[in-house]
Amino acid sequence: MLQIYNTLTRQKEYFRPIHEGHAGMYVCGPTVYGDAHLGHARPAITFDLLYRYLLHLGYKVRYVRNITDVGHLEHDADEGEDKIAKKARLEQLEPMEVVQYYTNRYHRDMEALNVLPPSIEPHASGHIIEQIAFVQKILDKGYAYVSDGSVYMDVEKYAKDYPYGKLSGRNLEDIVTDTRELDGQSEKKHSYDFALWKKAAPEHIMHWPSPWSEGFPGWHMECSTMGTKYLGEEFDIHGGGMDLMFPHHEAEIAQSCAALGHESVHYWMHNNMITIAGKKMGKSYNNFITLEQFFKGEHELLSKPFAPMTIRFFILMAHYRSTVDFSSEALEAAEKGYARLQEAYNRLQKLQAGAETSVEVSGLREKCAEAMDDDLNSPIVLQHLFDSARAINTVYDGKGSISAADLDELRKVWKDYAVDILGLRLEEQGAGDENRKAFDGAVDLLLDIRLDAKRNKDWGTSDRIRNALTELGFKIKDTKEGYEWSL
RNA sequence: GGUCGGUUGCCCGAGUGGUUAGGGACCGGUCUGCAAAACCGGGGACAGCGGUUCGAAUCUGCUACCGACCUCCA
Repeated sequence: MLQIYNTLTRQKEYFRPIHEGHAGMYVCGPTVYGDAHLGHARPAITFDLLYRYLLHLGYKVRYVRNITDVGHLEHDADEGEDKIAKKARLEQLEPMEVVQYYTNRYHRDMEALNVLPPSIEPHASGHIIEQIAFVQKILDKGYAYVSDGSVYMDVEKYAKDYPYGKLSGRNLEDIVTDTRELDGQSEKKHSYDFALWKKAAPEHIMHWPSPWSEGFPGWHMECSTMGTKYLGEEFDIHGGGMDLMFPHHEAEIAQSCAALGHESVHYWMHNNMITIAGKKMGKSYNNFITLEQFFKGEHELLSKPFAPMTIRFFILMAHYRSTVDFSSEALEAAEKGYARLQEAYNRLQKLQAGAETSVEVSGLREKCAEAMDDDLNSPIVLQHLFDSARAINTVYDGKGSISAADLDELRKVWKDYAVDILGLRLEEQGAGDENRKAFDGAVDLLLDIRLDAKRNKDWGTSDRIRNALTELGFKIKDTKEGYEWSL
């Protein structure tokens, strides 16, 4: 039975859905004012893994991942400028043009990483009316106040009735003493009050009418609003990066409790950060590498381009709650490991069944299930797949055998866990369109000629063909029967 | 400063009381015209100092170092 680590309780809990057979999950998506980097790949892949596993377990899943296209402010909640608007002005584009541009590119990168699209991908800008209604509810309940056209959460009042800070393990006193004094907070009662609605400054391009002012929603509003709109006032899982725990998710809890009188989320899940030389990779650290740069190898820290599946595999090699430290060396190791898995998968499809099974293949499905049930332990699943790869290679080498029933099961387990759950694109090699068939045939022909040359001990011709193909990027392997090749 | 987390072999990275993690690199062997791949075997690790225990990488205390959040952030 699936256990997931709930940040709320700081322990692993059995997943018990609110509605039998259904699972609702909400994940904080990207702010679309820049290209996706490795850090965006982490939550996308982590929660893709969860989504895929829930589907595998037979749940009907509604997966909501938002697009943040309004409301995140440049510097602080009071003086900042809407990020999207700023970028738009700089580039002389319509705000929605910027949003569309980066959304398209985000989708392209996610598709490359084999991240399944969510069931619903709501835009904050498309839910202004709902957000205004949500703010109004909080006002009606008396947990917010209007000040100069903006609406703020009355955190002090809220904290008297609800435990504020429970998710991130803070209490109000800590927050009081630790919150930096910022300029221009005069319109807030307390520094820790956060904006639910902000009056737009004249230079703002993106703003909407509301009962309080022409403005835009506070940056935590969209998740509370859209999460409950599409998943219900209570739903199962909310995910996101650890850096969002405070204040973003804490504020979400406060907003939901204030408006609805109860919490919305049963399981809070947080993926850890990606580091680069031990430091967090992030937009504001100027040390981030975009996914496109990875795919093209265009960054000084990268020794070469890395395929999307290498990135995915690299991220799955570590547990989602651990930090994972990036280096070109680590990625190269991942690349080789992935190739080994790919090779084993290809061979698995070609294996011939024997009378009995002499290699250790039993219990693979159970072991993989056990690992996934244990808070999505993808590294352990990979460990089992590698163990299985050894068995496959043994049989492939003719040093062992496998029965028809075991072979069939093995193929199914690999399909289920490696392809469907881990989301590795192992089976899309050389799928047969006409061009590809002709191409394969041509390469086979060359290697047949080489084989003849070898039989005639014409090493010159033999090596010439192998070297030339290797030069072009082919990998040639001699086997007892003849040869194998791959690109 | 407050809160939380981490420190595992050459590198990445699992593991929570006793049993081989796994991957990459490296070394040796088998195979091979050579090579590659594959297979077999190998060495090496649990930050430091105490404590609990028959037994600790795993529990506990202290120390050192690193990081995250507290401010936009995945």
